[in-house]
Amino acid sequence: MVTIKDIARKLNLSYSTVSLALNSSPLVNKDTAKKVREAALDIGYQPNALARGLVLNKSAIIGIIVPDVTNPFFAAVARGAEEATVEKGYNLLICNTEWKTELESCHLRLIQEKKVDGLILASINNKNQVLEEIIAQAFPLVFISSSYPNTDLNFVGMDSEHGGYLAGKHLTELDHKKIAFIGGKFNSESVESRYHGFLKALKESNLAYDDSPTLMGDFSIESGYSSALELFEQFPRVTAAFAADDLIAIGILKACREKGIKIPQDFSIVGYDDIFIASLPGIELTTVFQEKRLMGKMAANLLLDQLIFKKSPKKEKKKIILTPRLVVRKTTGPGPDSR
Amino acid sequence: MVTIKDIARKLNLSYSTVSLALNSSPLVNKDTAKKVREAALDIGYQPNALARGLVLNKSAIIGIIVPDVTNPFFAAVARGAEEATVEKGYNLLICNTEWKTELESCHLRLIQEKKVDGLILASINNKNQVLEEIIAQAFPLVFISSSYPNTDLNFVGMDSEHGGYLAGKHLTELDHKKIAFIGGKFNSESVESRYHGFLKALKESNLAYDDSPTLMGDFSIESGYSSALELFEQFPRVTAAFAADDLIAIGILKACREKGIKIPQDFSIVGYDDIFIASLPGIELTTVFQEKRLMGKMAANLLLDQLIFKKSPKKEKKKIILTPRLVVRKTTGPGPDSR
DNA sequence: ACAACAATTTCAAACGTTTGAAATTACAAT
DNA sequence: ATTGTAATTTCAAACGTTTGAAATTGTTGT
Repeated sequence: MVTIKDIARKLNLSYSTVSLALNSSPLVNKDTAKKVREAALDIGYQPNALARGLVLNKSAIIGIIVPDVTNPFFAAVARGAEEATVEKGYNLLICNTEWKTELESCHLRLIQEKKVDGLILASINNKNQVLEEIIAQAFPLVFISSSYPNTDLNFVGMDSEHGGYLAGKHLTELDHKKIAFIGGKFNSESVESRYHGFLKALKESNLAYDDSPTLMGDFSIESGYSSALELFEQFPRVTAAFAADDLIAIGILKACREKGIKIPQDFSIVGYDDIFIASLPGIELTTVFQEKRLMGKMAANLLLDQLIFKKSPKKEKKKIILTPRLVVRKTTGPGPDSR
Repeated sequence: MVTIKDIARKLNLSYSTVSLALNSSPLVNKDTAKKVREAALDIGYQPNALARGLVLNKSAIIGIIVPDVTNPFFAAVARGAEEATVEKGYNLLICNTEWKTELESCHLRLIQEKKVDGLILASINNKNQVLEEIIAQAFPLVFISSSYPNTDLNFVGMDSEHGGYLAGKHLTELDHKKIAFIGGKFNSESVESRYHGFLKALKESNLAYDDSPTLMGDFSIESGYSSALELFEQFPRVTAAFAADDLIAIGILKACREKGIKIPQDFSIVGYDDIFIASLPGIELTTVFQEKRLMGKMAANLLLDQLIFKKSPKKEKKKIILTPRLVVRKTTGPGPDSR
């Protein structure tokens, strides 16, 4: 391995000078600096980030924890985050929790040992001992998409309650009277808010809670599919559903197709996230749009800003909340009474 | 930061002993070892991977370079890789190249400085100076999905030529006579092989090359869409298309829907990869199945095996090649002569 | 010729581990 | 008591950087 000392030896300089030169310190003579850079290139020098990290106590790596990159929503978020990190010379370490608190803890541990400089958490919100510890020690964190209960923390997300409201309103305006909510069972702030917004819209058109059955599964197509089957079985009079995310919505769509339920004539569906699949021909889901990639990017930038200017002890955490919007496509239509 | 020395101080031991104990060396007395572990837990010791990495010259991080995690194919590959890496206490650093050689080089540099222990490359195959260097210095690498030209390297992928052949055969067996190939413009071994396999099938049914126009774009829905429009314009007699990946196929699907071209009655499409979208209601793409997640997992395991048993200088590189299979869904039907 | 000062370079310690070699301790065999 | 040996612990160097303090060199004004 070729090190700073090799350059020093070759040029008959101390390695301090070489180090200084490579970091373009104003202290070192321009000519020497140039010579050093040339020599470095010449003998193929590559800085050792481990050594540098050890003394500077940072790794130039930031971590992101998501439930599953295979889910287009999180893929987009991660992509945005990576985009922002590389721009600043950082790298992105990615972890999948599979929605399991246990795996989340495990990753949190591992990743902290790796001395990542900060962490983006797009993850579940169960109580997590390890996470509590990390918060307690004021480790640089930003929560994304779903915030963490009652704490003053960095957060970038979208107004979930409003999103849920938009979905509910859309459905009630179409004159649906019995509307189901099909959610994920996880204790996630963002999903709960979506649900509350949704209920708010129902109340505004004087629909009682009993008119909207709630089924809980997870955030997958399969879960949406089986929830839908259960729904049709148990609540045949329901005419519309609001799904906690697009994958669930697609699962419902699948169930409808299979059961010969016509969409949107017989049944309306609105999803959440507007993953790219939602706009595909044959899917064309009505859904609530979220800025996935942008959220990832903003989260990373927020983190990096705090890391880079960490000298100023501005401890105030930031919350960035964007506004979602409804995208009406082809899975919603008028309710039974208005046709 | 609490270090090994703090434990040593507390227990009145040398820090060698502590280090040994924490690495469960058989040298140290069982009782002391236990005490050390307890103390470590007690004062919340966390090993510093940077320091360890510096002396051991490894980081317990492996890198993966993909064009775009947002593409479900690569998301699945990355997921598989991550699964395998965490199992062994490693972490996964992810980089997106956006299909650009320049970005690939940049990442390659950055990631090497980070001292990742190995690298999985699911990337483009243009000539890349930096990559050549890395190969030259025998850095632990495994290519995935698409191999690198004429070199003896680790590789895990699927038999692309056979995959292409399956697609072509399917279409010719359905009696299509004019079949287009819609590919990505990138010099990727795997795509070229798919094309060759496809041509082989055509030749077997005595179709000339001229009967199969070839359009090149990139591997996206948008590109598939515009290629399809161009195809319909320029080669109206074509009755089927083989797309280099599912996203392209979906783009073609979209163009057909828009143009009122009935599928599979008027036009047949076969995709490649079998990303999860391919099986969705309303899409139901006939496609060539690839083991995405498994490939990622195998690639990571191959790499890790070589890293962990690197003492034995077995320099022989491995090639793992799986066999793809055709999944017939609803986007292919009989050609015009047989209906 | 020398002081004063600036520009440039070097020294040496530090970051937190690991590990071969050396030292210490304990204990059994003589 | 002495030796030999095994078990356990400690020493000290090393990994490749960065950086405050000290040292050296060069320049200018007197």
